[in-house]
Amino acid sequence: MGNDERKRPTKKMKYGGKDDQKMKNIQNVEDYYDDADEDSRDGEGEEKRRDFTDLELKPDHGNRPLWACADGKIFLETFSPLYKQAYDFLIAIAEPVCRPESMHEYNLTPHSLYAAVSVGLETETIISVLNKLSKTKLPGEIIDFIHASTANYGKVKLVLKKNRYFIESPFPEVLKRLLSDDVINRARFTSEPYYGGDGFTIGKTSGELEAGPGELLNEAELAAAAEEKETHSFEIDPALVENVKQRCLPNALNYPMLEEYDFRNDNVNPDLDMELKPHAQPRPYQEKSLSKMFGNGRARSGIIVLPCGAGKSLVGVSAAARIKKSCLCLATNAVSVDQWAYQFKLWSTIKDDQICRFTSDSKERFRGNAGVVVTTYNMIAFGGKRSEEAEKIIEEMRNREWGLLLMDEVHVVPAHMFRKVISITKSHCKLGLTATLVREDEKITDLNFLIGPKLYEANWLDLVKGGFIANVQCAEVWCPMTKEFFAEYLKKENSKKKQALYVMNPNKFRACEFLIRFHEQQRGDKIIVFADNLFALTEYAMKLRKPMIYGATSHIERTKILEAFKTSKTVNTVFLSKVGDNSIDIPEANVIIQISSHAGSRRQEAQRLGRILRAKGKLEDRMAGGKEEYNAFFYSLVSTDTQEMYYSTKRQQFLIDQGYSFKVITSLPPPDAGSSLGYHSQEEQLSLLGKVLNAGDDMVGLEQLEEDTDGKALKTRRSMGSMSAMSGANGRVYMEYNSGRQKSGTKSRKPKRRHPTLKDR
DNA sequence: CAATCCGGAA
DNA sequence: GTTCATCCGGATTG
Repeated sequence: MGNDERKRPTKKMKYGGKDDQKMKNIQNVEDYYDDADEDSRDGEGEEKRRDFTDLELKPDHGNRPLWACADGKIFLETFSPLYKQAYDFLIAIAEPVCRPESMHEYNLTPHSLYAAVSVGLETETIISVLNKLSKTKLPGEIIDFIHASTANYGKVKLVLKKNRYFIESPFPEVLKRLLSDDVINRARFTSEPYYGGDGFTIGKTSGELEAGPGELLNEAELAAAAEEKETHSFEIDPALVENVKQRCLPNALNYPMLEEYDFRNDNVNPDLDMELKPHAQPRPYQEKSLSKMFGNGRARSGIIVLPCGAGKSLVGVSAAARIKKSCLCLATNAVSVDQWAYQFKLWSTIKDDQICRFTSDSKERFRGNAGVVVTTYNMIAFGGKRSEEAEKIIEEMRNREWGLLLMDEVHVVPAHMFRKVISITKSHCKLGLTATLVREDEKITDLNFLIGPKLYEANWLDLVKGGFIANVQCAEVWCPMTKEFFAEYLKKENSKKKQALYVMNPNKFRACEFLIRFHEQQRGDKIIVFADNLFALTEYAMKLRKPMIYGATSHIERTKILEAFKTSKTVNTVFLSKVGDNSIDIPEANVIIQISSHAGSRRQEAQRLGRILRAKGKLEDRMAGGKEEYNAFFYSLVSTDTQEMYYSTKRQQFLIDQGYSFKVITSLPPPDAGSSLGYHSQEEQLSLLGKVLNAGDDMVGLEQLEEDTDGKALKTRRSMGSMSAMSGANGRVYMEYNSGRQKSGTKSRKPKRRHPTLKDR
């Protein structure tokens, strides 16, 4: 058997299909290895690490579920009886790379091992369990790597006491080594009085609590834990905490700091009276997330990854209810703030006057010493001038020690925003929640030191099998370009104009109309159509006479449309722009049609899929007749032979990695449905083409539009008006862009709202 | 006073 | 580098 043959399984997983993205991942991961193992950089090293001939296959390898390669790659057979245990273990020690149905691929990295150690696993446990599960004897390289990556872990802690930050360790020599680093030395507060010969403050701290995940601690153990141990510490500048943490990471000094909050022994911060209500029964994976966080009786900082619709808020509220100290909950927008406040009241016994919202139009304050504040990232990080009221509240928040900082949608917030938020607020424990821990800019590793390691990540397909989230059929619909559109597409240089052409491809429109009709009429489904491109959004929505929501749609109107979508039998489709990607909650929807999207954004794709993951019906209902049925549908409409094909492959990668497969549909609409759909005649198509080409050109400003008395502009207005009447949404669909407030004669005044197709000059 | 709009920010 | 969506605070209505 030649070399090529032997490495085939690896190559297949690694390079199969989606080359670019995969290569990128590999590149990043191997950057870590470069630190640990310089000579592995060249091609020959790579070949060696992929050569498995020396690995000794165990006699009972059939009963063991995984392969571990010398380069840190691990492959897991999902059909093994040991799958569940192996999955829980691997997710704790390694990064999942790709999780299709029968075989998962994972990577061991310094970060993932850091996460493993911080949830309480020890080096030797990691090695021995890995060895037990492995079909072969573990390669020496892996063992060395695990040793090297974990040797220094857990020796240094970051502790917050009375609004001051301390670096703490039982080993004074470790602190000395840290201080020999410039960054850390500069962060040290030297005003602090010196104690002892080494200049460190010596104090007492309670010992470690030893308890496995999920085990309850009894009184005896608590007493044992109270036994005091000597620690050494020095204080650092709160403003430089983040730099220090980063300096300690595996790719630098390699003494990653653990952040744990011994909340049971915190007598300084006042307790908050809140319990989970009896009906708040966490599901197994929610329980598991929490046990990773509270495994040793303290609260660990980190990130929990659960798909949308899987019940992240119960995890967040449960965490707050266990810590029972003041909690600051951050969300991305005002709607989420309301939802979180509602979730806290829904799942916990917290009193109404202990929970408050802090936004521009709601400045509540809690009574007593402790409470929960729900607000937006923006509100905390806001740099501009604040109202007097807001200033007071912010000042209060700055001075408070928060037991828990709960951060929703942790992936969407820019890293610099986190820095600001984290430096403004002092919290003992930070919990980040997210559905999609990917970012195209790959800055996601920043979260590792800004918040903490990933504590748990659920496998989407497992949740589907458990009936906790919907079973989604994903399909990519290939729409051939019409001759005329394609000819123009080839002519254009400008990628914006190219985009306009492939998004407005009449065949795509027809496929979209067909799908809407099919799902509305044949299955009685509720449909969301996503279009990133506002021109396409308005054109499609108007032509199909469906309500739409985009940025300029007022709050009132959004609520109206969504309410109609939820309750009315006649409104079954709604068009959404990017507004729909995050946090708009539409549990009723179970079909998504994408007509345009942000080039190559895996996160957007996953986020959109997430909109329809809320499980519809119980597992038993879905399994009726012995075979599992799809109860949700995700269509991505793509114009063939255009750039869109390339982007869509890229976009799907995240979902593919989660184990979803995309079916390709090539003949929509079916020929017999053809004539009843829009843009059937060539004449109509050409008129659309004209419109698209026109729209790309310099567009008229609204003022011109208002004063124009001829033709086109006014026609647009009229059609918008009539559209409103037909929307069925019981109200206007489009924001009126001029309600007649414009002062007569003041031509210089800007219009209040513009039609989205009208660009600013 | 509440509802809504606008500018600036990031 | 651009576009879109969002937020806050303050101004402007009725």
